Amino acid sequence: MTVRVRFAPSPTGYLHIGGARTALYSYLFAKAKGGQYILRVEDTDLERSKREFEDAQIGDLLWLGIEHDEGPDKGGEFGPYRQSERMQMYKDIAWDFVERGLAYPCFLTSEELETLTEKANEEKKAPHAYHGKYRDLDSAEAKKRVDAGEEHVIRFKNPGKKWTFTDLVRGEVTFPEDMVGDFVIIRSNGMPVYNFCCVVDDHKMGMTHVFRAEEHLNNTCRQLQIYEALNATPPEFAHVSLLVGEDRQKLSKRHGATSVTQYKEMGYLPGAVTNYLTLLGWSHPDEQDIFDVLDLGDVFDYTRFSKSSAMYDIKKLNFFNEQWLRKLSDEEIAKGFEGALGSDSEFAKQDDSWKQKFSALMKEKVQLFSDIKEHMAVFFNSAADEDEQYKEAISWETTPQVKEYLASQVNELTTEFITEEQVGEWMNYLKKELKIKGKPLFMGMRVCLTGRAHGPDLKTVVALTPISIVKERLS
RNA sequence: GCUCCCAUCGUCUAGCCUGGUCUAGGACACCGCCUUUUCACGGCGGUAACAGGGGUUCAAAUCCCCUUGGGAGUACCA
Repeated sequence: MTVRVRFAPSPTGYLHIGGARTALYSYLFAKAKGGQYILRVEDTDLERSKREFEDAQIGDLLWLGIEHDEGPDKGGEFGPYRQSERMQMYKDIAWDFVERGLAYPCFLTSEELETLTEKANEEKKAPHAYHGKYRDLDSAEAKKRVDAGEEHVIRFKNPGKKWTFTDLVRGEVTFPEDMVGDFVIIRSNGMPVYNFCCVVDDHKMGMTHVFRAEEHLNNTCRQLQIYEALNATPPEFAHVSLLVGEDRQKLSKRHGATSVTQYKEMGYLPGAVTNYLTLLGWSHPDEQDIFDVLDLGDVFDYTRFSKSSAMYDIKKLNFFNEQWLRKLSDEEIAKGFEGALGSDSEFAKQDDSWKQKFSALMKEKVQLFSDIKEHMAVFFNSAADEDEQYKEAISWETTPQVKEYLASQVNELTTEFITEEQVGEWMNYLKKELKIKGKPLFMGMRVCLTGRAHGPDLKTVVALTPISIVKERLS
């Protein structure tokens, strides 16, 4: 049987970093087994679902390199892949359940429900204790009320037995009889509910494995019941550990940037993001940490998931991004820098050979492309950065000599840039003729030429700085 | 409250299934040294963990139980 795994986001917002990880695991597993990875859109929440979010999520998934074999945007033999387009099927199945005595219409109003829940709470019973008021209503009577247009939901009749299944990451999990009550499968507005249509679709779409976050673990109890009513064999479940924030709570917006879109916009490399995300809850058998997850092949499997939740740590993500950045060519780095700096930046105005040299020099200095912003002043700002070390160097008695000599040399030049060789010659002159050496020589030249005590390799920096800037610094 | 899940350095984790090779390995972060006559990169080194208590066993991070702690769910959201 060929493996089929799906990722089923609901388009109520941008793709969450945790969702991306589940998608990644699903995709990686499908590919490891030579199976298919399917994208299904769960848009049964009418108020919150938006097509623009669906488009954005698909875009982000593709950006990460997670390409689906079937989905709403490309079809497939198990379509449609948007739940809003499968409504009739859910309704038919729900009413079939009703006819088979597995489900029933329920006429509880929301006010009644509230009172009942309160009552259950007071009596320290499960909140769902009284949800079954209409479970034994005569079916003909129920039908009559439904036909008369009375508002109703359809509830699934909990058969009242223990449920056990073997989770791929957690092992055997058992739920007690009264874990859930008679739960709603069709809302009063006619829309099916997650636990129902998810199962219908996973079954109809031939899913063999389901990867989802641990928060869904308890839902499996309800879902198992639906599978049974469907006479279907449930897929294998893998409930992956949760991603949490610094406070150990489920990762959410208040923890900072949690959508893939944000990372894309901040200039993170998709390979770095997937690399880091994969390692939050899964480990490489060879204890490798920097690798392209898309090249994992059959190395990826579900035996190496960790069961405990993982704290999302942006510092480590940044480290991964840094490692991935280092592997890029100078051209690619240049493109990234330009993206971060903008097309009207000083960087963008330079020619290709300058950009490449600059990129080769600066790529070791950044974790993110956007970090380059902090380094631009060395090249384009004529004003000095007067920190302690700068002040010290500028006060050395030899520094005025250095500056005077450098100024005389630079002012003679009519080129746009100084060459590395010229800087070398000046250095030699200062050393031989003026007998300046050691720190006063090197640091002296640096502060005069670059206006600051720190920076990348002196000759290279100077050769990349517009001569007009250098002249201003020496004036 | 009830149900379910989880528990190794501050963090991500290896090891656990198939007890001994674990004075617990790697990575991030942090600190120090070297390198760089700056900064960074890099190299080397360091601090730092088996939640607690009982068993089982010649032997337990590894198996069992309890306690404690954390998390998730408990919806006509997904």
